[in-house]
Amino acid sequence: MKEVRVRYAPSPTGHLHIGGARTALFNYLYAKHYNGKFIFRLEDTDLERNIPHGEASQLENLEWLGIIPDESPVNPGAYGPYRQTERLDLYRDYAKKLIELGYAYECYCTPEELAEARNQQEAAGKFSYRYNRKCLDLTTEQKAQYIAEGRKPAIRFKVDVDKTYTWHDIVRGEISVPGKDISDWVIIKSNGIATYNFAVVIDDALMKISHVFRGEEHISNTPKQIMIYEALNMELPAFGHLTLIVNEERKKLSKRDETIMQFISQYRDEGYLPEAMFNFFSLLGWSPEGEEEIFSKEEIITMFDEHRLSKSPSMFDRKKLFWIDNQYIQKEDLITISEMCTKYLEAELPINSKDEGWLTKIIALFRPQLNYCKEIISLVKPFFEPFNIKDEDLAFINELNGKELLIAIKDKFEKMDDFETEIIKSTIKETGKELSIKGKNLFMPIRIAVSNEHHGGDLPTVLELYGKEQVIANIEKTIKLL
RNA sequence: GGCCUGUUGGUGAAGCGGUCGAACACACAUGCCUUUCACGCAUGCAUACAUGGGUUCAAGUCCCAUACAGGUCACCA
Repeated sequence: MKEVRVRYAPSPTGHLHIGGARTALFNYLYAKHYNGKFIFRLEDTDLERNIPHGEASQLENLEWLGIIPDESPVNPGAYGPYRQTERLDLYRDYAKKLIELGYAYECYCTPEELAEARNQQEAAGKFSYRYNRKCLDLTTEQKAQYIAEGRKPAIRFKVDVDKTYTWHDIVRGEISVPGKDISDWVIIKSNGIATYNFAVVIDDALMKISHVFRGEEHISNTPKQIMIYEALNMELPAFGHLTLIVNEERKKLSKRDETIMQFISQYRDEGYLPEAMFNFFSLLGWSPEGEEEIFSKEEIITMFDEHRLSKSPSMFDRKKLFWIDNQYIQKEDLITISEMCTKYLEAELPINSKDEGWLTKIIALFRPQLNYCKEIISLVKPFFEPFNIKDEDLAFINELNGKELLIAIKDKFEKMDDFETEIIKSTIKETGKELSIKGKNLFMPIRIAVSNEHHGGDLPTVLELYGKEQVIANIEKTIKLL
């Protein structure tokens, strides 16, 4: 069997976003499943839209996710260069060849003329524009005349209107588009730079790309690309068009959408684990056989089957991401999680007043409920807030007849030397027994009095973390207000 | 508007003509556990195959139409 070579080819116009990451991921999975190569190529022919560090940023975020290219601009293989702007001459050579073969022709129309033609067609009630082929049969004299006027030609591909372009899409089955629906399109712009649809084909062919998985928006580009392969007598890759990702309102994910975080770097900043993201993305438009949903990267690679790629749009389900990331946070070793969480805490809270043991304990306490590491901040924050109990909570404590309990427990706490979880626990137990209070009635008043919160983790541990002094002070304040 | 797609419960998603009286997961609810919080476990949940026609002994599964949603129609990628 032919070597599997797939690629992810972003344009460096922004950072890696969700859609790109997912496309890259499926290409990567396919490559690794079939022991092939995953290639990273830069499509940077639109000079104006390129942003500085776009390439590095794409690569970095990809690698963070665990998607490591076998060949890339910074780690070239035998098929370089891997940036389109470094391959410009190549495209020109092939374009020239297409002209010689009669598949393409020079077009001297100016943008103004084209706009004019388009307006006319629109005025005539046509929605889709077709180039009028004004330059199709230019004589050498006419060309010379245009050049004398200072015009620079673009090169257009001459579409065979009698042909139908058909391919078997790996995810969608057979798709065909008649040539008559496609206008003669530009392959080389008048500035001498190849257009995307032309450059991809040359690159994919020369880089021996065997399979192309990309977004659904490329379906309509595919016939154009097929024309080039056929004209140049190059071997066609197999195509597979992935579904779009939609947001929780079922709308296509546009880069401006603010309902969900768009960029991988944002997830990284919020402390999601890369393995969890990898797992989550693999489930966006694909499903494994069987009933499990949590898998390691290696397991996903082994199980990956392109025939199980979905045809209908996949929704970015934030809650599911929470759940998956939470699962990975439990699996990851505590030290790693501690380090990540500590980083967030240091940035937001005055935790240097606490020792390392305190930190480890509090992180271990909250780990089971963490959806992503940055969440630790809101969980730990109450420990640093000044005492501030709400009236309704005071009323609630009264309702539970908590005053007597608080007085008793404060007294016991004061007498304790070693303010430690196990002892605190037995003290609470003992007090409960003496006053015959149990369950919620026993724990809630203490919790609210000390932390002013209804939630927060195992109470004895929480109390230890507050420390004896603070606990007693807060209970005292509460009693006074009751 | 042309062309190209898609449409299964609140959400993701299985399902490739009979085993579908439709899995599984998330969410939600209830119960158990821990005298609290959370985790975990168990159970339940929803009157889900867009609509209408075919084809067939048999259709979520094939065909056609309609509706809705999306993609695309550039000297952007």
